[in-house]
Amino acid sequence: MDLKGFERLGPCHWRLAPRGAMRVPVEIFADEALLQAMDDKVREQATNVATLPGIVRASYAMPDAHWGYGFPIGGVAAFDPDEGGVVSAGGVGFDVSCGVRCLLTGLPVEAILEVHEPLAEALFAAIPAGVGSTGQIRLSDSEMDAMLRGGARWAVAQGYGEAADLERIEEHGCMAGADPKAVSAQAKKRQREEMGTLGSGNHYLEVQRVAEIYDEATAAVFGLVRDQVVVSIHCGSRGLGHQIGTEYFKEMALAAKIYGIVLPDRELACAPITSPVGQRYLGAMRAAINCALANRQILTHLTRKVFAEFFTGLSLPLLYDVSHNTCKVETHEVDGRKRTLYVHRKGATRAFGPGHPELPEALRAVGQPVLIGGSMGTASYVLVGTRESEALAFSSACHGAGRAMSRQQALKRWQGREVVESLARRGVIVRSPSFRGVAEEAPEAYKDVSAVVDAADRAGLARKVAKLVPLVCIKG
DNA sequence: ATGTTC
Repeated sequence: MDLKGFERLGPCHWRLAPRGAMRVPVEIFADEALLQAMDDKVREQATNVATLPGIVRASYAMPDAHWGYGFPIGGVAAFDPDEGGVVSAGGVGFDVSCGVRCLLTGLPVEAILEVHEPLAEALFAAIPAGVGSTGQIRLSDSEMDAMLRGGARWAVAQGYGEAADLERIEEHGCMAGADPKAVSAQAKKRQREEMGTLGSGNHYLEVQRVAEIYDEATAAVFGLVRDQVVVSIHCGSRGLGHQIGTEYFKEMALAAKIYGIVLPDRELACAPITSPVGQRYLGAMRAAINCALANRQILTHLTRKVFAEFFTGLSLPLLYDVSHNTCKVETHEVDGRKRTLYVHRKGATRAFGPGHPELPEALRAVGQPVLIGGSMGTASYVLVGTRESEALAFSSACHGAGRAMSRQQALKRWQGREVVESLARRGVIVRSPSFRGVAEEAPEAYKDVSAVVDAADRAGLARKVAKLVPLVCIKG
């Protein structure tokens, strides 16, 4: 993008002063190279977001920001309900509560390499993956509503995982304020057979080696040890979240007109937080958050069962579970005053700093684990939230690598089979039901995740703790 | 991301 008009606030912090209809500035966190490489659309979309009613402080973009539906992916925007603030389905994203969780195995990498191929096959057999994949679970209407209200807490009560997992999940595994009545019959129908499934696109389950530690003290608190193995699961709310996003987007496009909200782009469709449709959306979105938390919890259970076949008695405790497509009610200090804000993070990870009361006791002193998924076959990172991140971007950080190339372009460039073979030569076993999906997700179709993470670290959004590299990748 | 174009 063109750097003209930006004021540089720091090595990885840029500001566009408000002009025209903008109510607040745009702030982008990136080094100069990332900003230059960033799509012009990010500037345009972040500028559009800055015009929305009730937006507070700034329209933010993270170092991995790219063109999204209305709002940029990698965008953070907070709205004040008392100042006409809005909520937007496109500002959350269609894969509601897409996120990452990380399980600790405590195993040395050698133990995995002894069973590398059979472990990959067993995980591939146990984890339903791909477009429209279905699981073993069938929910009745009342079970569906209980799941939408209870999230991972519901899943644990059904026998998927352990009660100890819950404190290692945002919202302690259960998002309050979920309203199953605000979720359409169609959305529930789409989800009926999709609990405990990975989905497709950039979703994956990876067995990873801790390849590098940047912060020994924090890594020790997190339980991350160099050359030990972890399992990361990246997925979301599947068909249900997508259906909710689609339906409420349409409703919000009408609501914006009714409430006289001027939209520079129709895709910014939104409604006042205090409006009936805004409230119903929040209830449905929170139900979708619970769906994603339950989904990742069930996948965790399936993963543990597979590992137990190879390593008797192994428990795989949960390090943490983060969501990066949400709107959450949070208290933040703005101009010296505590305010209750509706923080949209779309392709952005919540990153609470040390001492935050929401964090589990065992982690509170060091800060929240911020799990950053890389693209298939490349590195992932664990970061930790900082104190300064609250003043920078309402305690938010990046979420992953971000696409550098469209799916269409990637399909022209690579054959899925070749991508699998090339990764196998680098020691990564990839198993996927779709070679097409693998081609679309070729590592080179993504930005360099390490540059993104370094920029987040230098900007102070979160601090690097450890680097993870894959040994096995189950791809949707 | 997505019953990959209701």
